[in-house]
Amino acid sequence: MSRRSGILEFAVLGLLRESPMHGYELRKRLNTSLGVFRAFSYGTLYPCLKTLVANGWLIEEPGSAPEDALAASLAGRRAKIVYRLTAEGKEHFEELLSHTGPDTWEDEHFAARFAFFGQTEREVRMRVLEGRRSRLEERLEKMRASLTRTRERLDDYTLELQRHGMESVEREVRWLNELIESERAGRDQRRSPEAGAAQQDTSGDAGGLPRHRGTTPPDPSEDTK
Amino acid sequence: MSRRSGILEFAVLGLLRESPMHGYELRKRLNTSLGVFRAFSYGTLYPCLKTLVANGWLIEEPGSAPEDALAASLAGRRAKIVYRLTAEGKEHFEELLSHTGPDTWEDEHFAARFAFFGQTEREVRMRVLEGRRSRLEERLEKMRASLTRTRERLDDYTLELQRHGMESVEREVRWLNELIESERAGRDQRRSPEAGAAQQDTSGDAGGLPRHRGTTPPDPSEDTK
DNA sequence: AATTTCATGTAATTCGTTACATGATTCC
DNA sequence: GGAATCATGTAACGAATTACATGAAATT
Repeated sequence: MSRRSGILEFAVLGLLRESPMHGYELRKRLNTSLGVFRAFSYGTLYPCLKTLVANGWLIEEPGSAPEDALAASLAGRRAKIVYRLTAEGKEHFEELLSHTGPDTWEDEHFAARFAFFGQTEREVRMRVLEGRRSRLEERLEKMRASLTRTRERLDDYTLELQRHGMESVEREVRWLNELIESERAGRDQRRSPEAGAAQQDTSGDAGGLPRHRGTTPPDPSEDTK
Repeated sequence: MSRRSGILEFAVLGLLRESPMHGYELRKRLNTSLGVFRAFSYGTLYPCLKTLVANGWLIEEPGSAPEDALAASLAGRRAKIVYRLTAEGKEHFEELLSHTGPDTWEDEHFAARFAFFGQTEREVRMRVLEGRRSRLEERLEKMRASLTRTRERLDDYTLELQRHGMESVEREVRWLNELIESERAGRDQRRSPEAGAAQQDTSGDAGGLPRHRGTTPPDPSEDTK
């Protein structure tokens, strides 16, 4: 019963675990956190929220977000509905977090999982990263095979498309390698020089993400438009 | 009427334009030519073929592919159905090829378009490549904006996901730049040394694709499994 | 005052998959 | 003679979108 999309359900629970939110904001966060990979519309989100409530994983609260203190106190106007994770919901999410299946390695599932690595145990993180990597390696083999098999009949553009596709996958594999290495390093070097004092516990080098040069120059841009 | 998926219809027509084929083979080619990006199942393909036939763009022929000469000559056994593009179908495809809309720049549409660049006029190719590029640049701006806006509240993993996503997009932009440059170069240097004699007219350097080191080592692999 | 953005929802529709059903051909 | 692969389909279902409908709040 209630075998919903998985991905959306998972992401909603994950976001709400961090803090209660109403649908509209949820959607925005959804489309930036999972970024690039997935965008959901209201027509998908709101019905999903309903069923999550029906499952007892969320409760609806009348708008009580910080800025709404005033608005909420006023009479019977349609307040924002703020969704909050219940204890059962939290438990359920915990379960989802630790479980891995064959879907986990697919593009969108993986992105969703990764987005919540901050709340995932290292053991599971490793499983997910390695699973994803071998999934991609399978894919690469298939591509290589099909390239050598059908090489002659393909025109230059198709070939170029294929080549670029393969390079993308190879690039992701390298990325995963870095991440896996970092995770391993994080496990081995217990106590890092100044861990423990920082306020964000996944920051610093304790969590062990590789350092990258910022892709974003200061760029004080106006608005998204 | 009959506003089918677009992408599948387009790809089917494009593949059949090169040579007649039956459904099973069509699907395989579909899933390698468009590669990485899209995979269709029979449940999608066969009904689509039906409607294309109904539209008069394809005709069904009893199996007459090279290897089937014998099989086809035998009595009333269920032959493979080979699909062949009609004149109307060809015309329709031609139209699709030269038309560009807002969808054209999206991931899957673009991949499909690119896969048939060999049959596309250079002018249109340029339009598609440049359209895609500016689509991606829009995307980059949004990402940058959202990064600078919400920087503080995101944990390291989410940030890393975003960073990797952005790099992927930036990489594709560079790829497009190369391609666009090649196209332009191809336009200027009219008559290349030995154009005209080769059997594949999009091969050689006339089309002007950038040279890349082979990503595929010889690797004589068994089968795709 | 008007426009934009915030905010919530529903109904119809599109796109595509999974699972099923069937059978021929080829490989071992 | 049994397994794998080739080959064609259908019906039931699933996931998500679009378009619509509604209205409050903030901005200009």
